[in-house]
Amino acid sequence: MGNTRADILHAARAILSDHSLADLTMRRLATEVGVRPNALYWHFPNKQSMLAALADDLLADVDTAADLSWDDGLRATAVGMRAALLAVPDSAEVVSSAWASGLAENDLAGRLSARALDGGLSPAAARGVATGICQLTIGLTIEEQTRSQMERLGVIGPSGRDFEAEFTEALEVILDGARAARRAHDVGAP
Amino acid sequence: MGNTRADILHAARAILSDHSLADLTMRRLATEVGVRPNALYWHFPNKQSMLAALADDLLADVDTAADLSWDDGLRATAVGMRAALLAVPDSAEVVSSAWASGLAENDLAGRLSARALDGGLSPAAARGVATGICQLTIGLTIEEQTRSQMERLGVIGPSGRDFEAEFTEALEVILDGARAARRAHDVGAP
DNA sequence: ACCTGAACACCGTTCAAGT
DNA sequence: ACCTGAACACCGTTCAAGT
Repeated sequence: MGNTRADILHAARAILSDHSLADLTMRRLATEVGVRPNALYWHFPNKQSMLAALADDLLADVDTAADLSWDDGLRATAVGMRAALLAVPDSAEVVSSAWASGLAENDLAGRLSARALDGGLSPAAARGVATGICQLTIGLTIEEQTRSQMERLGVIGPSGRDFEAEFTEALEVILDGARAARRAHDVGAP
Repeated sequence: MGNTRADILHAARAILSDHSLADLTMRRLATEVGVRPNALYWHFPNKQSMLAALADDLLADVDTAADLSWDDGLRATAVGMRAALLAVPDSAEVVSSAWASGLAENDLAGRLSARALDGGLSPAAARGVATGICQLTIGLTIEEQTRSQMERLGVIGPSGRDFEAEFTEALEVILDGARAARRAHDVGAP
């Protein structure tokens, strides 16, 4: 009795950390919180909303590194986002569906886009970089976390893939593209 | 009696087309095929494998446009992949989890990477472009299809986002980056 | 080779009611 | 404001058995 949204989200994060997304059911979450399943529906209208709140929670501490140059700032944000996701198993999947549902509040893509705009990119290119970075980070981390979950369960062997390298390589291609777009947009400007 | 894998996959695709991924349950799929749920487990070891086979099916006709220049070929492949996904509701989500599970056979990322390598990029850059293109296409299409599914159900209003523009903008940034990486790699070569 | 019957151990969600 | 009891309408999967 007397649970808050934050208590529930904390328990949800613990289930991901100690088990997996498959184990993050409303029934199990309720048990963990010490309540009956239906009690959760006083705090959240449905599971999807709970997951969206969790997604915001998971990315709450990712900042856009305003102290760096625009391109280093973009890179640092991407790296920070990836680190935040890797810290909690299956969190990338949670963020992906939260963003897709439109229920998430933390608009990292928007903030990345604003940062790129500040750096001198055209609005179109700025949005393009932000989109590319977000989709890359989430998508690749989903793959990595799904694999390690399956390895942990012994259902599949190690993939031999170097996700860190794949991430860095793709990120640098996007940043190269961003710089090229800036040069094209900047002709004649200071 | 006498159903083949292809019959089942065809029925699965029809469920996506006419309803949604939420409706694509093994029980419903069985009903559609005219069989009891457990009969499906003669054809597939589990639901995940069935979805992986469906994912391969959905992307079977995407080719890497070998008649075009390397960068136009990459663009055409990405556009073709997106078109194939948009043709079937929720298919991007299916492909995403199939790729993450490692059960998919169609290695589009590998083929894109080979194409970029042929075009004169370094192995690292080639893999980076392929990764960026695949994650962008899948991730953004997941968002688009999830939204349109939610709009169809009336649970959410139109987002006002222009996914086509977001896709093109991000894709061009990646291709700009690929060309920049090629120039850097090509110094002194023909 | 391909399917059924029957069961196991679960889900998310709703609604009226309690305190 | 926050929770319980009881129920509804589902899931994926397994196993022995049928033809």
